[in-house]
Amino acid sequence: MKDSHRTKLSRFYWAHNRMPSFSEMAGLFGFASKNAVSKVVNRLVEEGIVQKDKTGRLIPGASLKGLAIRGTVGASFPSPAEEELVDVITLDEYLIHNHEATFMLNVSGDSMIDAGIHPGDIVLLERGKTPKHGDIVVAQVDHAWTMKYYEKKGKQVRLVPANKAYPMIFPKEELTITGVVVGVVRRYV
Amino acid sequence: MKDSHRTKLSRFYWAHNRMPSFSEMAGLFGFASKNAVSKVVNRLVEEGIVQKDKTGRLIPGASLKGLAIRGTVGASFPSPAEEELVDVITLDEYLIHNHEATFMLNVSGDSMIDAGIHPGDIVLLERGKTPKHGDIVVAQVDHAWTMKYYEKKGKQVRLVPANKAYPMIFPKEELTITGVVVGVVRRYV
DNA sequence: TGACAAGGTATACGATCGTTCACTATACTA
DNA sequence: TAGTATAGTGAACGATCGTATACCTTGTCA
Repeated sequence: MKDSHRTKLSRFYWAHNRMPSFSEMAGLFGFASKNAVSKVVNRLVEEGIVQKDKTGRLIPGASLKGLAIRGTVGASFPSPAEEELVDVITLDEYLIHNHEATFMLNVSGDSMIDAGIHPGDIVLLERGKTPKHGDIVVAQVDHAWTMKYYEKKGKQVRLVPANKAYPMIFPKEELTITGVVVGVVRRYV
Repeated sequence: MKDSHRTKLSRFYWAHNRMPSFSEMAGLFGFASKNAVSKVVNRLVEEGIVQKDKTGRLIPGASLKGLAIRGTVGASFPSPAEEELVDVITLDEYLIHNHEATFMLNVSGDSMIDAGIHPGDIVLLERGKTPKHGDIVVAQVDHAWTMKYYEKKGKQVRLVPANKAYPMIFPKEELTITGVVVGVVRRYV
């Protein structure tokens, strides 16, 4: 009941990719008057659930558009099974730094399996980023894409798989880096 | 130049979590008249970059709010290094099915490392989902959280780690399932 | 019992919304 | 060179926006 307004707002936001107008909220909440909505919204703003632009428009608060991190699991020391609210983040904010330069690739081989990148995963690549030693990159080798560790000692560059069954690559001439892997996501059906 | 309007819209959308009004777009695009904006928007709607609600409001098209999947990497057979556009998805849509019941936990141990879940990863949990045989779950054991495979043979339930260094768990009495792991995300700095 | 706060309705308000029409300037084409 | 799209300006339009005011219930508490 207390969460009801909040929940309805959340559902609307994710269904429509925008915040509802006051009239729409009246319908959502079951009010006949926009004034009732106005009072509810004021309370929600105070609670931080929604915010107002500098232009006065309604935008979702962090807890509406993000997901809560509620603790840590799997620590070798027994982590207290208490749900503290550590942070609220958006998957996009967390994984993507440069929207225009980022895209994704399906992963089908097991050449990076020792790095925890499995077949069926999706990797996020950022184009135009210069790789650092130890980064995972997708490079174009012999007209095909390969995902490897990018290692650089002095001027020597090599591409190292995270699976001993695959060979290293010492690029002879130019090396076309398609992108630097900035994230991995995996979905369990 | 051709992408300019699109890019500016994308930046605005991600910065403000809403679409700009026509007046704001006039400012964004450098127009003095809203009519110029109107013509541009009509074109963008035809191109599918933005859409209009049934209420006439502007919402981002798939390519604005989502990320493109541009192929497959790491196939054992050489996958052609051509960027086809396979799909456009949102990380939220891809990973989250039930917004209200989903939350995240940091991963700190290596007990699931053979399943490709590493320390530093973030797992997405869905609360209230009944686990199937083979699912990864977070359960409450001795006042601490553990992440394990959930295996069920007949009526026998056991929790199996994906790391031989850790023991199995055969819950004696009741087993408190905090949530079923529905996704994993990892960020490379 | 009376006072008062909380929560809702109804209505009116100026501001802004997106659309439209008439017009101008530029550039391309026959 | 004349003709015609293309792209933009400027002003006006009704509709909807979010806000504000006045009023009407309730339930609570002294």
